[in-house]
Order: sequence, then C-alpha cells, then structure tokens
Amino acid sequence: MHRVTIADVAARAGVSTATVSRVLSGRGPVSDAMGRRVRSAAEDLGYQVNTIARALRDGRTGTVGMVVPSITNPFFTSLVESVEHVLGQEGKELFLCDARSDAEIEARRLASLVARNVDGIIVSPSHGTESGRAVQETADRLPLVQLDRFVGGTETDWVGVDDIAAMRQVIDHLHAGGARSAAFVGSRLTNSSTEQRLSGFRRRAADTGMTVRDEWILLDDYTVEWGEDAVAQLATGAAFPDAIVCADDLIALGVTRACRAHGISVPAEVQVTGFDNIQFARLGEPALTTVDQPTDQIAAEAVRLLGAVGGTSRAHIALVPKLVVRDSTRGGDSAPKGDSAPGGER
Amino acid sequence: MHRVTIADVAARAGVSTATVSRVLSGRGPVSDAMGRRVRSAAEDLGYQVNTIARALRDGRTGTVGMVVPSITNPFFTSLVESVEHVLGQEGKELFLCDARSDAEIEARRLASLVARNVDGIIVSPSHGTESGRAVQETADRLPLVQLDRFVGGTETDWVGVDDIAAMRQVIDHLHAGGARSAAFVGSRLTNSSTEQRLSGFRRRAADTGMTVRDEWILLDDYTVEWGEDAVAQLATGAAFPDAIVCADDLIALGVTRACRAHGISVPAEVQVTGFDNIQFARLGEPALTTVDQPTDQIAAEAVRLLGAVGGTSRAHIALVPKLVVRDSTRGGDSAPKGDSAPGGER
DNA sequence: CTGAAAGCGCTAACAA
DNA sequence: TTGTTAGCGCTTTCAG
Repeated sequence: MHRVTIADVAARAGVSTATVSRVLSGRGPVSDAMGRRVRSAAEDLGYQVNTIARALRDGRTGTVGMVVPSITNPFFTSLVESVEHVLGQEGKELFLCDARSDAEIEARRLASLVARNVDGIIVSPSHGTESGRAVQETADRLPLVQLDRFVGGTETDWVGVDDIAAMRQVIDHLHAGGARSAAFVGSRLTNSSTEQRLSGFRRRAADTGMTVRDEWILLDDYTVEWGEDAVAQLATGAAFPDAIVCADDLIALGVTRACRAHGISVPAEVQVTGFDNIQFARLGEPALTTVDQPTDQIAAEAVRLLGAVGGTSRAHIALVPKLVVRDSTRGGDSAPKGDSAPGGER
Repeated sequence: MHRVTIADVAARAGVSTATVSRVLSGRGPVSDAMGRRVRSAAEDLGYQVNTIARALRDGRTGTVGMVVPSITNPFFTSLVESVEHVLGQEGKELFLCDARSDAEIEARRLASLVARNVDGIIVSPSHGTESGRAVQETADRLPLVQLDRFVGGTETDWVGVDDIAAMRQVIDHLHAGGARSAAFVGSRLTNSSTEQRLSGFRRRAADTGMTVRDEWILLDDYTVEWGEDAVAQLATGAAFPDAIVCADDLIALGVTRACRAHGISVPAEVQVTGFDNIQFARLGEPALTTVDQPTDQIAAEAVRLLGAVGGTSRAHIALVPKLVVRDSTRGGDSAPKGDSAPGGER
C-alpha cells in the first residue's frame, strides 16, 4: 500500500507538484479554480502531508521535547498534561522523556532529542548540579526552557514559581494558626526546588521568630514513604514542632498518614503543609493545606518562550503561587495576606 | 551555526559521503583504518546523525505514538511510564497524546501521528464505540496496538488484563470475607474496561449467590468525586450492601473516603475493592484491596507486538492480574485461590 | 499564475 | 573496499 504523495495528487489534478504544494501549504499565489481542483484531487486520494519530508526541507519539525525527573510524580504529570495540551492546539507534537531522576539518563535523552531535530526542549532538570553540563550543551544548540527546577551555572530561560514568596505565605499562615516552631521535610539538596523552599522557610521562620532546630531539617526524597519515616524520626526527638512544612505534597501525605498512625492529631497537635497542590492533596486525612502551582500557566509561558525566536536576552519568569487552605492547618480565619513580591518577568 | 553533516565529515576525512555513512551506521564493509579515520573526523566535528533525513530515506522514524484518555489518571501515567522506558531502551522516542476522554480529539491526534510517520501506535481508546472509526482507519495504515481498553468492531492487536478473571478473584475474596451482597461502582458503559468488569462482577456474583440489586449498579465516571457521590446515593437506599466493588482505584478512594465521612466503617460494615493498584491505593484509609495491573509487562508486550512485522494474525493478549489484599476487605486469612483461567495468548 | 528543477541529509544500488 | 549517484517527499527559487 503506497502512501499517496504530492506527485499523485499532481497527476490526478493534471498540474505540477509545485502547484499542489502551493495550494496545500497555503502559501504562494494560486487561482481559485486551481485551488479547488487540487484540493478535491487531494481529498479523493486521501492525501496527507509527509511531515518528515517537510521537516527535512525547511529545517523545522513542529515537535517539542520534554524531559522530567519522574512522570509518576503527579506534579510533573500535571505539567506534562498542560504542555501537551498547549502544543496540541498549535499542531505540534510532544516527545516525552522520563529521566528517572538520573542525570545520566537525562543527558542521553536530551542528546537524542537534539538528534531528532526538535524545535525546542522543555526540561525540569533532575539534579541541581550534575544536570548542568548536558542542559547547557543542549541549550547551546537549540531553544531550551527550564521548568520548575533550575540548574546552577546555566544560562537559559526558566519558568516556575517563586518559592521564597510561597514559603512566606506558608509560614505566615502557620504563624497565624499559632505555630511557634516548625520542622522542614524535603528531598536531599540536589535540586533547586528544595533548596529554594528550605531557604525561604528558614528566612521567614527567622523573621517571625519561629524556633527551628537543626534536627528538624529532614532531607531525603520526594516520596510518601520518606514523609512517613520523617515523622518517625521527629517522634523520637526530645521536642516536637508545632508545624511540619513539607517540600511537596507526596511528603506531606506521608507525614499526615504517619501522624495518624502515631496518634498525633493534625492540625490540633501539629499543623502540616504541602506544596504543589496535586489532585490527591485534598484526599489527605485531613485534607492538605498546600501551595497551588499554576501548571497551565507555567506550561503556556514555557511554550511561548520556546517560540520566541528573539534575542539573546534570557527570561526568568517566577509566578507567585497561592496558598490553598484546607484542614491540615489551623490558619486563623482570614486568608493569608503576606506582602508577596509582584513577581512576573524580571 | 551550521549543523555538521555527513559531507563535512567526509571532507575532513578525505573520503566520500557513502563511506562515512557506512562507517557511522555500521552497515556495509569498511576497513579498520578507514573506520578509525572517519570516526575521529566525526568526533572532532561533533557530528550527530540527522534522524529526519535518515527517516525520509528509509521510511522509518524510530518513533512510536501513544494516545491515552487522560494522563492524569495514575493508571495511565504508569502505563505511559512503562512504555516510555521500554522504548527508550530501544533508542526509540515516544510521542505522547492526551485525548482528554474525547473521541474527536483522539481522532485528530491519531491522524496527526500518522502524518508524522510514526512506526506504530499504542492507544487506549477513550470510547467504546465512538473511537472505533478512527482507530480502525489508523490501524489500516500502520501497526497499532490497543492497550487496556478495546473498541468494539475493530480488528487490531490488544494487550490488557483479563477483567473477568480479575472480578472472579475479587468476588471470591469478598465472599470469603463474609459478603453476601454487593454493589458495583464504575464509569458509564462507554469503554470496555467497565463493561468487562461489570459483566465479570455480575457473573461471579450470580455464581456465588450474592445479592445484587439494580440500584446498586452505579455508573458515571472514573473519578474520586463520583466514588464519593455513589456512597451518598447508596446511603439513601433502603438496604446497604456488604461490599462495594469499584471499577478503578480512584472511585474506590472516593468510596472509602465517603464511608468515613458517613460513619460507615470499612471493612467492618462494608468491604471495598478497587482496580489497577495505582501508587495511591495503599494511601486509602483504610489501604485499598485492589487488582494489580502489571503495567510493565503490558507495555513490554505492546511494544513487542508493534515490532512484530509478521502476518495478519491478530494477537489478543490477556494477562491475568493478581489481587492485592490490604485493609479495606476482611478476606479470610488465606490468599484467594480462584480457578483463574490460564490466560496468555489466545 | 504555473511549471521545471534544485536540494534538504542520508542510504543503497551499482560501478570501479 | 571505496566512490558515484539516484532519490526518499517536500518547498522554493527562478523562468515562463
């Protein structure tokens, strides 16, 4: 079964391939009559452009590559969904790659995307330093936007949320709910998300005079299991904090679950917060207070940046996320105000 | 910045492009000396094949398209992850498309994948009948495997689990735990998964003499919210079942959550089961007893089928899933035995 | 407004 | 073993 080409259409319409191309790609001058003739011939034959040939010809594939640390993390899933949706509307296709939180796999996938001549790459780097080389080399070759996470020592566009501002809201909210001491549970400091969030946590906690003990900074992994383990560790300590701030919702889900298992009441005895607002956050027991990441907006900005062929000026777009108050915190009755920075492009 | 081509390498090595191609693609006879010379030239220049040109030349792109109803459903996410992993190991790339549970979007995405000359397509059809036309038309043009769900009236390969056998295990387990009546909560009957599971449920319930009232068959959506609503509906009825069998874990999560809200104890008053064994199943309160879907295996089989250029014989591969017993059922102490069919290819 | 022809980068006959 | 060359399907000058 031979795939129908532009030549077949040309033959049937009794014209040249050039004319067919002009009609079907919509550019170039054509008479109405000719337009109709060609179009109906194409219709009859069930012609579809061969995007490979077109891509070879004009050097653009209409595809975008996306690399995430782990697609099974609902936050990244949500990001992927948003990106895919935006691209779909522009008639572009998405190459999805899962780096399995491994900088080496990530580097291989990036190289393979370059080899495939994608028009641009969206990457949420797996590692805060080890991802650097591959990301930079890729960015030197084609448009690249980092999403959510950021690798030190790279010069590329970035879109994400303002973690510092987010943590300010979190701490203020907990403080309003009566917390005077707090623990932080996150991943190892191998990615910018945890780094930023911990730094924002420390800063605002200090500002508001909250107690933060060294042994209350628990860093390991973005998993439910780690959240559960962390509570076990906290429970053996001499003192227990008024609040546990988690670097993402998976951890927070583990924390609330473990608290229940340990007979520690949330939010009465300890307030707990998450980050990301994944779809399962509200399923926590109690439902999680968390920071909502505007994934649709992040995706839209990222795709927009990729398209912007423009100059060498790099854009770092930090969106200010909003706190979603549910039942895992006491919070006072008013929504947190917080003097959140204006954000936006800078 | 001009991308380095095979001609550049040829010039630098002082040979023809054909030789370079032979060396770099590994096929065709080349002397060792020539091999080294060309390779080092390629190395120096940082040459990378242009996969687009290669694809145009030999009619294969090394890409596979995948279309799922909703990537935010953790079950499909897991399937995508598995497929992506298998493909990555073969040096292939994955085009991911989210159909948003809409047969029209799905049809468009399928067409676009065909236009992109993917080597094959893996699709979990959104709709049991409306997806038919597009799926069949696509399958007529290139290798296509249906995953998990199946569209009526199509002639394609399929890989999934044996829903009937799964339901047999579920019912037997519930029965062993003392259930003598049961409700079923699923999606509308617009996809084969729910159809099959409901049918398996009905059959085995009848076999074991369980009571199933008409108003206990509740069909709407694969969401947590629907699970919650369904319990509300059941609670208003004259009688309440001993068990609630859910068509997927999201629904089951909603069901257990609503039971808690209604003060109905699980599993003491009502046993609940899910389906899929998504990563959040164990986070239910209580942790869900559910049917584990071997996504890695399903993915591996699907990719294998795509590669099998072979004859016209269609393969329907039904893997027999296993029950994962957790705390939402009483279950008796022994694992369910069940005379599950041998399964495998048929 | 339409046609002829070159060429994107690569591979595979065919020749040498 | 290596080189020459045609051609994958498309778009786009350049002529007419």
